[in-house]
Amino acid sequence: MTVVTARERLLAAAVEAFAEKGFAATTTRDIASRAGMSPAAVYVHHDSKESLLYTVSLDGHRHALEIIEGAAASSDEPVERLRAMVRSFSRWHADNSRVGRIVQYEYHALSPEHRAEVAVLRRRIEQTMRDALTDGVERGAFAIDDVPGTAFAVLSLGIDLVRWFEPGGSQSGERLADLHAELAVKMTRA
Amino acid sequence: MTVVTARERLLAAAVEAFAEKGFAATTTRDIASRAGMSPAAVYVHHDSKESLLYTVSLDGHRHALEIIEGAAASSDEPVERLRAMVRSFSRWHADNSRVGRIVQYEYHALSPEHRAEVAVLRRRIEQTMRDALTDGVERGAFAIDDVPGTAFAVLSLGIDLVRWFEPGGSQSGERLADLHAELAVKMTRA
DNA sequence: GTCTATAAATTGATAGAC
DNA sequence: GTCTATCAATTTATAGAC
Repeated sequence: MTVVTARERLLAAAVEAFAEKGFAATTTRDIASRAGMSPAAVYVHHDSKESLLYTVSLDGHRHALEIIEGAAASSDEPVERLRAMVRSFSRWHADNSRVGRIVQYEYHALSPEHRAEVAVLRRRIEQTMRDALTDGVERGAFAIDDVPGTAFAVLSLGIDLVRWFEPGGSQSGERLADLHAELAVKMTRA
Repeated sequence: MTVVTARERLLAAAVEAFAEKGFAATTTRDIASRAGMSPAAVYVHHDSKESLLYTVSLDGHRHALEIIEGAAASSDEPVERLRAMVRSFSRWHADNSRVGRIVQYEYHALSPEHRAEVAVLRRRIEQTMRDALTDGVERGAFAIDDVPGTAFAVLSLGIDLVRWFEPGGSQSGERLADLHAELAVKMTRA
């Protein structure tokens, strides 16, 4: 049996509220009531509203990085590797679109220190994609003029989906991720 | 000579503030001070903070739609037409990245009535892209399995750029738009 | 159409009892 | 670790003089 602690309920409530209304428009009262506790109880677990955001954002960034690095290591063949990277990155954003929205859109709401910490993970995600593209070009599998620009473009497919994707909606995250993977291959193929 | 009215200064200040901090985190005092007027003077021109957002957002949506419809009408040849549509759509987002950020990220902050009004323009943008792709498929110029998904994907390139693009930064909006246009052609080519 | 002053409500966070 | 009660600051918006 799974024990859901108050701390976990609080984080889940924060994800729900931040994803729905955005960080600035969310009140600590709103989060507390979604978690079924009083406004004051929030501060037993977190020093501030920003600390809640930081926890959600850092965890989300770590997962996204883990997903894309895992896919990068899954194959040594450039086309297959790119397919896996884009598919899993887009799939993660579809399956976790609320956390994804917080990761992508509430980055600026982090404190300068927390933003700097998270920025390291973001750069690693981008670098992982650039490395995969560069390797594919060197091995003749890809024809790419602008590697950094193309890396941003293929990541954009997954990132931008959190803007409109509804979990449990008519669109399947799996099919969307497969589409993005094929589009990325077409964008880069020699 | 160009006469800059207080009303225009106010709108420019709102664009600056909303793009920088987001709608919810922007105070009417901040907008007023950027426009060089007192907090009370804002309400001479707009009933509410949301009314300022609505004005900026509606105008931005109208421009984006105008841009993509203009490009759609610029050529009858599917590949050339798609190239023009993606190039001008991405270029508009790069050249107007602050308004673009408000258009794309503050949609949820509009009142239900204003959101419904703007939604019509958003659907027309998406439909314009789907129509261009469908026509290209029918005429044998494109090979596309999922037209709606691919339409979203090519539009995503321009939309997601507002998340990180800095006007006056090292990246040229023109080159970025050219890249996106070429990537879109590769994504769809038969 | 601009100002100063302020109302009315809401906010993030804390105090102190249990 | 949770609550009730509340502080102190800030917010959107308005009143009324000029």
